Amino acid sequence: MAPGTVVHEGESVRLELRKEVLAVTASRPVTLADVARVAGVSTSTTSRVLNGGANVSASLRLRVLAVADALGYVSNMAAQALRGRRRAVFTLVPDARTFPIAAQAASIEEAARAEGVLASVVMIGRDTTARVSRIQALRTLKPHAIIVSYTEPEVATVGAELQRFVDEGGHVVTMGEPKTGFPRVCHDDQTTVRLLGEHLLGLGRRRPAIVTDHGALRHRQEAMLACFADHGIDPATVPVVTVERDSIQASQATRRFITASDSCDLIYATNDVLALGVMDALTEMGVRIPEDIAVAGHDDIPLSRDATPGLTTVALDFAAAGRAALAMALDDDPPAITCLAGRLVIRGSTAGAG
Amino acid sequence: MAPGTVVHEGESVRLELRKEVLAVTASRPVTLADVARVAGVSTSTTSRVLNGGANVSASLRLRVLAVADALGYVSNMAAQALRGRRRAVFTLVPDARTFPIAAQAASIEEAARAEGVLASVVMIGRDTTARVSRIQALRTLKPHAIIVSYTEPEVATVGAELQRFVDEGGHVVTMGEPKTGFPRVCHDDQTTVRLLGEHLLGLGRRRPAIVTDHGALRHRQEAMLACFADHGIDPATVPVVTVERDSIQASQATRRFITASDSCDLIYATNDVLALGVMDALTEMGVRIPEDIAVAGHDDIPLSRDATPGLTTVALDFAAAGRAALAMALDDDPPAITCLAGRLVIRGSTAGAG
DNA sequence: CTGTTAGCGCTTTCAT
DNA sequence: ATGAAAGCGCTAACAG
Repeated sequence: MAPGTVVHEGESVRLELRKEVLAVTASRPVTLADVARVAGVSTSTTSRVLNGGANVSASLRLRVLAVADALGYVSNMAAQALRGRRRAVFTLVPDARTFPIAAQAASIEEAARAEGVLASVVMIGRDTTARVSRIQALRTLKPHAIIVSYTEPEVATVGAELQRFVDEGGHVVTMGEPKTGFPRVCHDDQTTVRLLGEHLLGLGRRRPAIVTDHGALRHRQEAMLACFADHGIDPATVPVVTVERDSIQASQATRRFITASDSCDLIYATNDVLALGVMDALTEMGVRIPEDIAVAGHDDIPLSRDATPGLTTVALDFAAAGRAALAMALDDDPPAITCLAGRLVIRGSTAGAG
Repeated sequence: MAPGTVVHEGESVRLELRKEVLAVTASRPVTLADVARVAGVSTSTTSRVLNGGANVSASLRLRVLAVADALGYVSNMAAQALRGRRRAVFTLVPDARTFPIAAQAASIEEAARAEGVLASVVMIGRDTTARVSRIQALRTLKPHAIIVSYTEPEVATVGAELQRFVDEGGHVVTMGEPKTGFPRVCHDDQTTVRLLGEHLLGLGRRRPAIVTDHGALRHRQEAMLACFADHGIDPATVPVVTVERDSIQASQATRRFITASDSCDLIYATNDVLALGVMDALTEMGVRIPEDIAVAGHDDIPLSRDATPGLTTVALDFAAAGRAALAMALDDDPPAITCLAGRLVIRGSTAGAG
């Protein structure tokens, strides 16, 4: 009996199919051609059915789907990529060990799973050359989209590579502050920094200092200085300590800074990791928080809640950011920018300090 | 002038090449065939050169490499995968938001970069069905290896899928405790738990309790109970509180447990996340740590050092684990198991409690 | 609505 | 040592 000729006889079809199944699955992986053969149709019909099923009769559709299912067919992503089909979404991160990035990546993955697309996280380090070659390699896998989490402004080289990807038909979404020319997800730091600034100045403190790092945090520092200015504090008089994205460094820098000049009663660190480093140093130096110096951070990472005292900060919804990024990556005509609100969280590091 | 006929004339070759370069790179990505054409050799020779270069004359090798470089050739991973070549390494994680997993994944990626292989992290959730289909999809990309970080013992279904991957020529390495039948990286929890147990009992405490979760932490609990037994404490009398991998739950469970029975002066939580939840609850209840109850955890995540008091724990070298996993993934004949030592870290949550 | 056919870019026998 | 040629598994014209 030719395979696929008997299709409408219930049990016997089932049995016949089982024989075919055994014959096929014995050795190599099941291919689309196998499905086609067993279903008694052409590979094009099979392909059509498996990709949305436009222009296929219902009966064939059903038969093909049944066979594919029975054979345990899994489409070959390499072949599809080679043929130009775009499925996967790659998320590029500098380093997944930080909470905000990990939270965003996890959220992207969850959203992707819900949409049935394969999401994968690729760490690309902080070195531009390495990044470019990573992106070049990934391009050849023809992903549907590349989400760049936390670009720093090396958009010169990396951006060109991403643009080439877009020119080929790929989608790019960037996350974070710097404008990249690609659809972007960011948090409304302007508003929240100001909110935080007003809370801090509302404590009655008038001698603020800022701890920040070189990178993508600059805008928070500037927003805070602007807020200070609005409240009569000359930004030029505000000490700004710049460190290298690391709580230990923040700690050491704070120690040096406080020792050199005790002229501050308030420290804003542009992210929580830095703020915790600051608190660490102050505590060790016997400076009371918030009585002597109030401290605030930004991001609301889990440690901030558990710190002693709790760290006042701006809570960002990283999960929402991840979902937004995936949605934009899947959208053929996404908004240029999705800006998410933040939320002021007041804890012991500033509370009751008035 | 036929392309590639002039090879040893320095400047003129360079110019000629540049012309070709412009012609080629104008539009679509550069293919191996482009390189072959410009270099004036066959695609097979080009392929040979680009893959180790066996059986190719030195002069051709040089020429091909120069052309590939000049054209900015990037090999197409999809095509290579389709052809059966294995390059990438996928790391499967349940959830990259936990420190141990993130640290391992980052370390795998760093090691991979050093080896020139593309490493990518794929979150596969905790649902077996989803995991299986993820693995099936990834198999079609013909990765060189799949590293499974923190398998829970659902090796039944997932293991079969991984085995199929191995049968096709792939490599599998698992990380974590449960024996999987694949080469495995783990930490020597047996030894360190005993070390920790002796430290704890050395404080003079005799009424221990254990907080743990359902999953892959069972062996730590058992090792600790065995240690207790060796020191004259009947394991059957040791309360074991089981929670759901979450510090909040650990916190609530602890509150209930302590309220219901104040018959413990020592708590071992089988990981730090749980231990921090325990400490949180105790602190809120006004129980002094370590005076009333000493607390210890396992893993040494960053929060543990910064907690108040610092958490006594077993420090695991997750970066080393990641490196070991990658080395085993790349090794054609890897050891069945790589077991890493841990280190006892005594902090305020037990120190000076005697 | 369905089938035939021509590759996508690469590796790898098999000749030479 | 080199090249010609046959596909890997799939999709998308193009015919019917």
